Amino acid sequence: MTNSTNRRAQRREETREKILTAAVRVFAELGFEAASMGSIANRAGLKKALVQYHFETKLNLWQEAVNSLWEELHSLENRLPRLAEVSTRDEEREILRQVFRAIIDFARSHPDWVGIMFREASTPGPRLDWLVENHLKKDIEEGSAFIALAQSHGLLPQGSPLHILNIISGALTYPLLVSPLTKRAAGISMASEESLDATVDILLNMLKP
Amino acid sequence: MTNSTNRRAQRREETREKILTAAVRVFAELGFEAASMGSIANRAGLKKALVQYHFETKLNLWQEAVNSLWEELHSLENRLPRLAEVSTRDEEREILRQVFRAIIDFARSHPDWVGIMFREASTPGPRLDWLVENHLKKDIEEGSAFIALAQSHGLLPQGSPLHILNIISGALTYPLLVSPLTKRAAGISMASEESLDATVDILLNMLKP
DNA sequence: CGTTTCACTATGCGATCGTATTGTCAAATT
DNA sequence: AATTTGACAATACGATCGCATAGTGAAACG
Repeated sequence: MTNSTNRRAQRREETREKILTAAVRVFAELGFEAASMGSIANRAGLKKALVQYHFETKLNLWQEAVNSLWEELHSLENRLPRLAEVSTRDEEREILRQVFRAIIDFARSHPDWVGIMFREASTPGPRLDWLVENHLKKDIEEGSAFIALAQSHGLLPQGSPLHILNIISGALTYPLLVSPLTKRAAGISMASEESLDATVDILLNMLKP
Repeated sequence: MTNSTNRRAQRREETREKILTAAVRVFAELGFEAASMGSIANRAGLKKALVQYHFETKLNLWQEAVNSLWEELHSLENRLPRLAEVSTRDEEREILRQVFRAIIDFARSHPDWVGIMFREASTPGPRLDWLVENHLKKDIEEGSAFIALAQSHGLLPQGSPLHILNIISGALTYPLLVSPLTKRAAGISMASEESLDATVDILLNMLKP
């Protein structure tokens, strides 16, 4: 592979990434059906035909965009504090706080992930099937395992880990999801540092000590 | 007004309601942009032009559909157990359980409301502005007031009622929102009676006694 | 009974959708 | 230097979008 071979390949990769970045944003904001190839091309500052050249169909573009998004984020669990390495109850509670912070920080710094995730998760169909098979199944399994571990440490009550995962995800993610509403109705920005702190604090205070 | 005058008015009202019912469903499932006048007409078993005849524009149809939905549901608070009339701590905790059940039952039996609500609440724009001004502002105020009341009874921790409202709404609503995902990934139906019970139980068990 | 009203249909407009085809021109290969 | 490759653009296809206009026919009215 000469230097010149790379020149074209590099340019190709650059535009592909431009398109994928724009696609992730638009899909997250509008959902699959409402997002259009043209709007994605405009967002990337490119021509519609070029998008179709690099990613043949809209569905394929969506899949590749989702793949690149998951690849970029890798996995939330990797950043989770290690629950197994603590012992005393006080330390465990501090770990729980850090876990909540990690989840909520993740949701705030990756609104595209939240957008695509919850839009597809709430509508049955082939895209959800694909998403589950290729990404979410593993994520859910890891999340459930983490919950089970926290349960074994007495940090969370008994019950299906999947249910608890949903409850905690909802308690921490939903406020960010509807933050445009909160902003409009009460003038409060849920993505602000104070609001994030407040949300974690409140949730911790609600839990048994 | 004779009997015959009513015949036409009644038929008019019948088709209008058919259209509104279909519109609520389609808007909730697909969101505003992805929903089309044609698909709504098809869902109602009518012609597209007839939809346009009764509700001139798509935006107007959406607004009237939302109005009819809110009108049908009236208000969640009306069905909430009266928190102010209890005294002992045990009774209060039972009230809290009933409140949670009321919220989660509401979300389950009105998926259209949840769908429209969370789709619009997560995207800034003129429709969210309209929704806030005409319905959600009042709903949020009533919900916050209820949280504040629960706080004064020592049932919920201190902190912004709005934050707590979001946390509780998320914890109870999110599991139903992503139930298609849970169904696909784990084969569990979150809308089942057992799952609802489990969700409420877990959330209550997580709270301080 | 003749006339008016009105719920509803047929048809078509321009715009945009996803997709396909063909052309262009610089870079890479031989 | 001649030739092939490939990133990208121009253009067009049929379908569907929201919306507008001109009817049609039965119910309501005088």
